[in-house]
Amino acid sequence: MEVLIVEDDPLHRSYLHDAVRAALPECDAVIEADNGRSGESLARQHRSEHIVMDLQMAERNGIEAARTIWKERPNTRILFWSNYADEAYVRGVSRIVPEGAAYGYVLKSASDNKLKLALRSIFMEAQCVIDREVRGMQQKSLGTVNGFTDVEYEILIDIALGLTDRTIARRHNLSLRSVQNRLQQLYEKLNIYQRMGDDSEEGRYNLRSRAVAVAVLRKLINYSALERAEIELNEWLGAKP
Amino acid sequence: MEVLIVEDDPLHRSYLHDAVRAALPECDAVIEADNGRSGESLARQHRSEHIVMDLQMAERNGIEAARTIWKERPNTRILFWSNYADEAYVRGVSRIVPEGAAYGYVLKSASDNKLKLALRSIFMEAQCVIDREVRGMQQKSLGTVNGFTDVEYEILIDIALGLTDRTIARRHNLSLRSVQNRLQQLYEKLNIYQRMGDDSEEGRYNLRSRAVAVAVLRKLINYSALERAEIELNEWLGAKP
DNA sequence: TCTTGTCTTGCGGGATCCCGCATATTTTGC
DNA sequence: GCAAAATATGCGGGATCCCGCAAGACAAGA
Repeated sequence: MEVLIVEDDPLHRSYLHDAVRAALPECDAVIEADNGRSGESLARQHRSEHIVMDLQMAERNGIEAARTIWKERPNTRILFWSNYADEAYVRGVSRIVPEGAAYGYVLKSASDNKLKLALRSIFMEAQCVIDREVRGMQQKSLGTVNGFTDVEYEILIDIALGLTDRTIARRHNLSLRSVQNRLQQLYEKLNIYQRMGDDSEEGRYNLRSRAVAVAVLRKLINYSALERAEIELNEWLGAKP
Repeated sequence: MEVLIVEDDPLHRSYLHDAVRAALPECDAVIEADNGRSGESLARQHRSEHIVMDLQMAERNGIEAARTIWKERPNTRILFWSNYADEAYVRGVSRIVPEGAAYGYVLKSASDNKLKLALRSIFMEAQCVIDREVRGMQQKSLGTVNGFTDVEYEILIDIALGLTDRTIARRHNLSLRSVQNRLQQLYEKLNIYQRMGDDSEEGRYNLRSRAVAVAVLRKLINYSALERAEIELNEWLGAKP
């Protein structure tokens, strides 16, 4: 059995290495990559079936790397090991995990033991392991209570990219008015309609920009989500005509 | 001599500890804090004069912590040790460093040697040490060529927060038209005016939102910058009437 | 002093955005 | 299969945004 580690911080990488060695005596070889790109090519080269991957890396982030790896070999088992449980990351991961694949999401702040347990569960038992806090995130985001529909999230991304209503409409094959409906819906959920100082009459925000701002502050959007969205936008722009 | 380490990642914290011990034999005591808030109180309590500080921490980020520490004792020497050289961070730091204070900015990807050299230079010689890449960032941002004026950066933050033109005008005591002038200026510098697909007629972005998007993608804005800006906005809102 | 350049302000107009109201169309639940 | 609920669409209008044009304010420099 062979494990591939993709992590750009040397300290964390060697820590992971030790943890893998300790948790998986049946593991013969540990390979390391220090960014997403080399992670992809090492995975392809070794036909890796067990990967531990950091999410935020400078060169090429973990979600992108995981996506191409899973596209080639959907049975690969990947444990994501990340600093944060931003909704943007959680959504990004759960959007790309293939049907029935075993994967995990563990925070770096978790204890040694938790990490080792997760390693065994995923790689040996093919069982999904999602950190408590991340799980909470998922439920909150996918649950209907305070969460956001895929549709709402989609349009949030679109305005975050700076698209006009008309462009969004064409991108999703909708009418202009429908786009604006969804926007209203989004503003409502993000609670944008509050006045700034509740004092005088004047005090509204620019709804569109404000929505993006609070989405960022609530970590519904982060840099890597925007980066991916921008790439997808460009693909669509290229394929349209 | 006593050194205070403020860093929320245990691995990095112990690495820093070792580095300080090795680089500064004249250091009797090393204190550690694992987030900005406790960092502040420890600094106050010990009247720390030598601090190594991470920038992105979950509880309370390094810039905020440094600001309050410097407000109380402007002669404190602080070495910022960060993963990234985002322009948002660099600007954030250089906005709060007091006149004549010795400080440093070293990337976590730097070599052991660089870190130790920086520690000695700042703490022993009271000399500023800025990482090459960060320095490059500074020049690019402060230089007139491709860089952004404080005025332009200011209005960028304002629209990123979701303010309306009118509110921005009142916040900076400007006329509506002047605000819009500055916006045009900003759009120009961010190169927003390109069409999306250069094919057909239709293809403009929503300039305002797009500006924020490319600013994020270019790392002129990041989460922590927006967070600080939001706090300042609320202070202004509270103090206005 | 006069010029030149930068910054500010006002006016006006076209484009876009936000949204209430009314009407299809689709989905959901029973 | 049908009613209820959500979703999509069209129309119209008020508010905001984007910006060209032009006139004043102010500082730097020849």
